[in-house]
Amino acid sequence: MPVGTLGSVKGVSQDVLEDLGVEILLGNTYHLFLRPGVETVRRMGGLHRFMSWDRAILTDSGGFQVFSLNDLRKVTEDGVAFRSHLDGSPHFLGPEKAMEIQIGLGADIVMAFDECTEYPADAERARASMELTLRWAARCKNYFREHKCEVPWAVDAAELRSAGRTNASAPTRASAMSGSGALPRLDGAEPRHHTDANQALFGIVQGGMDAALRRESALRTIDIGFPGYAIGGLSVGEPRELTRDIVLSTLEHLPSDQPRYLMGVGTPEEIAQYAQAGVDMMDCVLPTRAARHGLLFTSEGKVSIKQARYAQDESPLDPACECRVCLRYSRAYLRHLYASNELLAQVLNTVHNLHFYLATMRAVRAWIRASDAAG
RNA sequence: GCACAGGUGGGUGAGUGGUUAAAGCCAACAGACUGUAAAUCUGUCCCUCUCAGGAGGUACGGAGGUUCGAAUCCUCCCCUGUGCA
Repeated sequence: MPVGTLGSVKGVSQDVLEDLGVEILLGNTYHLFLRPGVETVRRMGGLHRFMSWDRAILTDSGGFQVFSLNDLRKVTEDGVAFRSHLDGSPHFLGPEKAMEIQIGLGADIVMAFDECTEYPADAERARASMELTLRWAARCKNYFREHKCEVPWAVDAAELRSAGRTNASAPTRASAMSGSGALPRLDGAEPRHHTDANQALFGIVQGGMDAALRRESALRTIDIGFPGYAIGGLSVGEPRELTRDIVLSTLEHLPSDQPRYLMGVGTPEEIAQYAQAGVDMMDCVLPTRAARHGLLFTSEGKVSIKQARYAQDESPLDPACECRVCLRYSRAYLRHLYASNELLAQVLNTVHNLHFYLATMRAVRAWIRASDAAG
């Protein structure tokens, strides 16, 4: 899942994402809550319609932001009081509030509000954090059960149109439920993707870097019961081998017939490895951020396109890649765009990295299918 | 020709007697980036050695000079900009 924190995958437009074959995007509760605010998104017909994306969206709960905005927050039993990184204004996010926001955004998959345990954390701290996440998970589930949307993009499109977009009243669920379930697009085009699945809430496993705690967290989260489970609290500064150990051991305790989502990971090598190990979903800012910083992932390894050695390199970025960037442009041109600070550098680099990640996942799926077929 | 202003490391530009191999910014070069406060951040950036802590050399238009000590003060010269002839 490419990460589109603010309702946009930095550097690429929705039609490019569609062409790349992206099936699901990640959005972020914390950021969208601060700007433009849930009410605006609701009035614009939900996040799908607002950003004109008719494929799936998963919203992260804000738990990670609360963790990374460390010095601006205060955690209590009920949630987190924090200050906006934008203007310093005080806000509160807790299990119920995080659910309310995500339901309002209308994502297909919403994440429980968790506490992302920092690294390193001692045994006592890791347990306390895990227990808090478990209590919050139960509260999230209770609130969600009573308030979730039956159809993620619950919009009365006709009502929005007749009222004029800017004056549209709050959307209702009725017409979307009675219709195809798909979101009518502003441009009148047929939606490329359709689902009538209900909005789903996933639980998140924590437990720090302790295998026993992870196991306990997994079992107790399963006891609460969710349609999918995430492994959170990783990629927070720990050594990569430790990440792998925790992922592999935690995975064993999660039901293999439900989606298993590893949050915030990883490099192409890592996502391939984890997918083979049974992880179904992953998200990571690495492909998009690294692209904007001139780091490109290729079949021959990492390429730092800003390096002087590529100044007159006529060859494509990755000879084995079939993305439109590799088919059309030379390394020399990509380096020039980057060095010249051209916006196009970020666009092209992002397109390539996303393509590479998606191609990696397709290859892994093919491999898994083949090995399943082989028994 | 006269009168002002000014010449600093690849560029720009601080510095007007010692703590200055010379701030900051840019360029250049390298590195980092993993549920996005990230078009961000870090390092190197005169030359030569190095036991990696340092050692030596050269340097603020040029040449002299004053001084224990000069990018900084003085003299002459060269060059640039602006104004007046």
